Amino acid sequence: MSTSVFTRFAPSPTGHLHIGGARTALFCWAFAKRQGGKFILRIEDTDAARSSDESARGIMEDLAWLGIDWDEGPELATGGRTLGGDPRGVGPYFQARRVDLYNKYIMQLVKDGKAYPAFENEQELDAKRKAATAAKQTYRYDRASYHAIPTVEGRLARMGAEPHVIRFFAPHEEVVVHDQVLGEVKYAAGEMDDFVIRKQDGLPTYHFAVVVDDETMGVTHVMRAQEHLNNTPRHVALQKALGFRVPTYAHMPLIFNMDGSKMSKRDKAKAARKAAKDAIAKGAKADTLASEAKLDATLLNAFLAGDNDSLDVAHALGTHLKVALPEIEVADFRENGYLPEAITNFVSLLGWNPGMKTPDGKDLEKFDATFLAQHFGIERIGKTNSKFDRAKLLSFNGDYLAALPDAAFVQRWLAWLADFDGPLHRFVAGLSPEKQVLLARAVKPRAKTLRDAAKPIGFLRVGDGEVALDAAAVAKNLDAAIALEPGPGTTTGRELLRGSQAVFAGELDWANPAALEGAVQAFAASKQVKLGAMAQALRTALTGSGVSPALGDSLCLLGRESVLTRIARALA
RNA sequence: GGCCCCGUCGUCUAGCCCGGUCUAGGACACUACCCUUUCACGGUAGGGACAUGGGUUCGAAUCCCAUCGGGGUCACCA
Repeated sequence: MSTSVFTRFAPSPTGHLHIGGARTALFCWAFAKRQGGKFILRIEDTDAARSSDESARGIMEDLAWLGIDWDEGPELATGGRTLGGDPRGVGPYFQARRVDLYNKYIMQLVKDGKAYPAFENEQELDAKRKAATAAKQTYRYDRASYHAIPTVEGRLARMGAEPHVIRFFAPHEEVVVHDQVLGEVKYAAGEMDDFVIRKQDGLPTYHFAVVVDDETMGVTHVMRAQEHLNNTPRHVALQKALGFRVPTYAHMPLIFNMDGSKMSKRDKAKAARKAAKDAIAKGAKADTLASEAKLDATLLNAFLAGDNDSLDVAHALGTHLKVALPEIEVADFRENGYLPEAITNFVSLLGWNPGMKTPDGKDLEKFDATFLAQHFGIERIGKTNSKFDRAKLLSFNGDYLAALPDAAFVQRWLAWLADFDGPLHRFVAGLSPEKQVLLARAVKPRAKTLRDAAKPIGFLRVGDGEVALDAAAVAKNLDAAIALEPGPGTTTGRELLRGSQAVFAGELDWANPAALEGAVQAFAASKQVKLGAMAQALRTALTGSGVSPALGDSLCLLGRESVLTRIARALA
């Protein structure tokens, strides 16, 4: 087992961690673990305008939440331990703090004549690009600045005097990328143009920073999404020019929405915009919408017009209009009550597969991160793009939820509620441990997410006087005739309910669901009706709807007072 | 448009490298039935795919070519 494997995940801190990025990070992590190597986190913040420290921190927290721990990188204290660090002294891990290093190599290239300053401004280049497009030709930088100053000395001199960018002098030769997933990918000589390696603001471009960092940090395996495939020849050419090693590359397939579009943060804005427009079409006023959602009216109007895709506006609208925005970022999934183990498991299956069978001969699909870390290999990464099927994720999440022991479920539910549903958290936290377990039993098989968990127990949270009796349920379960068995004769749910009041008012063990149910059963038998009829009448009275968790659990959770009050009210 | 990648059920995929064991397997979703005091859970069953056309071969999902289709990328973003 080699200890020389180093992988890295290198997000740019311009927002939360994207679900696709989570998969990339997970695979890099798993590969390093499997190989006995190290996983590095590096923050690519060379876009000064769009990067932020809050985003970097958010991404780190998202990774930590998913259980993707980095061995090296920015430090983050979480859950009593510290992730990251710089044991080899190859940091810092924020690119913006490595500018001197980049400049050293850039100067080397310039002095070697392998890179040169260029002085065109963006407008000039834009015009040339447009002209090329109009002429149906592929635009390539024409090396005007290179030819204008033939000597290194001349270039150095002018660099000191004028704003400029640095371009790499692309060698005229074929570049072959040996990709571990895709095989040999060849790029003909002349395909590459003289791309920019240092921007006018003095910061390196992505291409340059990546190459320098991967070399200086000793990265051996670069695993990233296929959208970077066409960047790879540039990186290889740069490595060659700088005398660097070429890491092993593996480009993984992309993940899309079910409709084939890119999974983008904009999807959230789109969904929110549509919901708002629908509401307005139905008569809502934009101004009142703005004030109700606590949004600035002009900001909202700009958003509705499509002038911006503000996530803040989108979230505010989503919350206010009660529409679910599509989950795109890890934080969205977390907020909607997904379990990290369900997410990592599901996402592992997008473009990878263990290729193993379960004991009963089915394909192995359910596994944890430890399993991944023991079995992940590049050989089994697929080549085809996939679509993100939330229905399957939901199913996985439901399975993971159901598999949690009651106590563990309660614990994790409480933790989630503390972050995302204060009122329900107070309610659940205020219950006895016994009742919390009952709640877990009621909720686990019925919820696909922690957010869903509120639904089956909604009836517990309405006041006894506020239970909304569903007309259809009342007709069916309280008013319709119920045949006695043995017959002849009929009764109604309403009559049964009336009779049951004495039972509930009497001596019962209200802490014991089975005893409660037994009492109901005995009562039903005494009245010559099936338990089912009795149960439905009770459900209607207790919940208003004829749908509830197991009868004994529901009665126990509600307690004597509430049961009696609700029955009396249904009878009134 | 140039360049690059890809193409097995609706979706994720196994199988493909090393052709026969594939009347193509699993999972999610869907449908039906069973279980059942409701809703769920669970169980059983069912429909559902090798993009198309040519080769090669006794034999092709598996190898080759073409076509068609999908995607990525062409920034002083990463």
